[in-house]
Amino acid sequence: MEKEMIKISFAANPDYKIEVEKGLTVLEIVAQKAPKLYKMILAAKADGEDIELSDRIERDCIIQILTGSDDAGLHALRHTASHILAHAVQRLFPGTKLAIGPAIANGFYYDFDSGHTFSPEDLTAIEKEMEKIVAEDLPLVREFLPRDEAIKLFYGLGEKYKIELIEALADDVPISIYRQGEFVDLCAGPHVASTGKVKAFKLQSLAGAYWRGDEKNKMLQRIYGTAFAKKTELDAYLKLLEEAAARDHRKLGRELDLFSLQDEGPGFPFFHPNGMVVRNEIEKLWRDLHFDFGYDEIKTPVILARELWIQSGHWEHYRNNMYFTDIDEQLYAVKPMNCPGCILVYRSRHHSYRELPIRMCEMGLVHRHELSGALHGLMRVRAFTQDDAHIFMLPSQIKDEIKKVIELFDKVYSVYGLQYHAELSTKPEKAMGDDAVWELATEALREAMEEYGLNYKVNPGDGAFYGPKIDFHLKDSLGRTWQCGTIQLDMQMPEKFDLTYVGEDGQKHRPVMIHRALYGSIERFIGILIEHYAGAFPVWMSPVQVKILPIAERHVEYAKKLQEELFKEKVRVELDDRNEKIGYKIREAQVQKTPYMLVIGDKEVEEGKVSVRKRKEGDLGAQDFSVFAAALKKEIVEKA
RNA sequence: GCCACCAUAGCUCAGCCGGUAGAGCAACGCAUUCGUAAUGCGUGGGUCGCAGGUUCAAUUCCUGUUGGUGGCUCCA
Repeated sequence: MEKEMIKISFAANPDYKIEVEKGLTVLEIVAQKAPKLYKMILAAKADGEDIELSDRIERDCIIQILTGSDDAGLHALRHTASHILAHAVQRLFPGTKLAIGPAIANGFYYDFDSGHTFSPEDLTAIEKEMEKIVAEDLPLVREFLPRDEAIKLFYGLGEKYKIELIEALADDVPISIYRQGEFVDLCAGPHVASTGKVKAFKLQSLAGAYWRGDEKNKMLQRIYGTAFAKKTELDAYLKLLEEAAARDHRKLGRELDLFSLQDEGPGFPFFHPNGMVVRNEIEKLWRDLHFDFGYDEIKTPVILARELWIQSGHWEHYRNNMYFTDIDEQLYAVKPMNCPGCILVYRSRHHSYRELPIRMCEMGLVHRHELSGALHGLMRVRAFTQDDAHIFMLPSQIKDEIKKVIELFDKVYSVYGLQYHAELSTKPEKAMGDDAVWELATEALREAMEEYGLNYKVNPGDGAFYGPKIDFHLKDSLGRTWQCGTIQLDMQMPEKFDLTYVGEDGQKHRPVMIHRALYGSIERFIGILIEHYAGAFPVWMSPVQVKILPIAERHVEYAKKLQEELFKEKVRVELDDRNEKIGYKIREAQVQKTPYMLVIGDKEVEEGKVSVRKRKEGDLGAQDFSVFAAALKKEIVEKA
C-alpha cells in the first residue's frame, strides 16, 4: 500500500505531517481515523451547512486526530468555550485584541493582547461573565466572507492578529467567521450550536505565550481552561489532576528523601542515600543489559579543551549552552555532550573492519546552561548523566544495528512497564552537512523502525544539528511527555574528526556513527520512574526493601537475628526497634512505601516465623522465615 | 531568557486595614512495652528568601534581586 505524508498546520506545530494512504481525500482520512467526527460532519451537511467550501475546516478536523481527541463533540464544545472566554474578556476589558484560541488535548486556551494585565482574580470575574454568556444561550452563526471583506471586517474591529492570519491564507479561500451575539471571530470551526451548550467549564491558569510561538514576537497573555459535557466529568477531571499532583516527583522526592534541589545549585540536583539506591539499581540493570548486547564501557573527562569543541562543531552550534573555565590561561569547556570524548577514544588507535561494530557506552556527566525558566525538578536540570553510547560501524550494518538498539530500549522500558512513543526528527534549519547525506541517514532510521515494527510520528526539522534522530517519549503524572531515549545517526562527526577503519582492501574508510541514550538522562528517568510508580518502587529498586517491626522490646533480639540473615542475602533491611506502638511503625513504613514489613511478636518468636505485610496487599499472615526469604530473593532477581 | 504568580519553623500552612509571629506534623525528653495506617504529656526551634526605600515603627507597603511554580521558547 502506497503512503504519502501530508502536511497540516496547527498552532502548536505549523509543520506537522502525518502519514496516510496515497490518494485519499482529507474527508476520507477523517472517516478512517476519526469516525465520530466524520459522523458529525455528515450530520452538519444534512443540516444544510456548507462544509466543502474550505479546506481549512478539514485541516481543523485532522488537528483533532492529532491532538488525540477523536471526540468531536468534546472538541467542538471546548472550542466554543474558548470563544465564550474571548467574548467575556472583550466585554470586561474592551480593546483586548484576539490572537488564537484552539481546543487542546485537555481543554482550551485563548491568547490575548491586552493593555490590561490579567490577574488570578480576573479569572474569577471572567468565569462569571462566561456564565452569563452561557445563560444568554447565543447561537453560533457561521458566515463565509470573501477575503477582502473579511480583512475589512477585522480591520474595523482593530483585530490586527486576525488580519495577519487571513493574510497567511491562500487568496482564493473564502474566509470562515463565527458570530455569537456581538462577538465575532475568525474561525474554521466546528462549534456547538449555541453558547448554552457549554455547561461545565473552568478557567485554570494564566501564562505568557509568544505570538505564533516565536520568541522574537510579542508575548501575549494566554488563559487556559477546560470544559466538559457534564459537571460530573469536569469534577472527575479536576480530581484526577489533584491525584496526579500527589505523584509529583518533586513532592515524593522530598517525602521519600530521594533527592533535593538547593538554592546554592539551581538545576544541579543532590542525590540523597535513598535516591542513590534507586540510581545504582537502574545503572546496574543498564550495565547488565549492555554487557549482554555487546557494549564496552568507557569514561571520558568532564572538562576538555576548546579546540575539541571547535572541531566538533559545538563551539559554533551549542556555545550558548556551555560552561567554560580557564586552565593555565587556556580556555576549556565543561562537556555538554559525550560524543567528542568517545571519538577521541576511538581515534586513539587504528581499527579494522573486523572489529566493527564497536559499541562504546558511557555514563557521562554533562552540563548544559539551560534557561532558568525551563528548569523543572529532575526532569529538566543543568547537570545530568547521560547513559550514552556511540556505535561505530560499516554502512552496511546501520539498519541491523539500529534495530538492535531499538530492541535493547524496548527490553529495558518493559522491565519498568513504561509506555512510550517514538518520534522521528528530520533535518533542522541550523544543520551541518548536505541534504543527500541527511536523506540517507533519515531513511536508515525510518527503515529500521518499520522493520522492527515500531510505530512513530514525524517531527520535521526537529533533528540535532549533526543528524536525524529517533526520540522515545515517556509520560509524567500529568501526562506531559518527556524525551528520554534517543537514537541519533551522526554522519558529520566521523567526517569532522577524520575517523577511519581499515577495510578488507587495506584502505582507510569512513565508519558510520550512532549516538544513542536509553534512559536519556538518569535524572529525568528517575523523575519519570518516581511518578510512574507513585513512589512505590518495585522491590528490586526500593531504597528499603524490608522493614522489621518488633512489637515490644523483648522481640528485638529475634528481629536482629532476622536482620542479620537478610543482610547476608544483600537485602536492604531496616529494623524499627523504637519504643512505639506497632500501628505507628506500620503507618510510617507504609508512608515510606516500604514493600515488605515483618511484624514480630510473641507468636512469631515462639513459632520461629514472621508475619508478612505487603504495602499494597496488607497482612499476609505468618509464614516460615526461610519461605519468605526465598520468595523475596526470587522477586528481587526477577525484577518482578 | 520572556509572561504571570509565589516565598513565614525541617514539612504543610494561618497571620484583616503596618505595632518585631502562631497551628498541625516532624525533631528532642519523660512516661507507656503495646498485634497490622498516628499513645499521652512536655521541650526546643523562625534576624518572616536577600538588599535597599517609605515610616516613629515593615513579615505586612514600594523597588531591586535570588530561588521556586505554571506556561512560552529551548531541550535529555
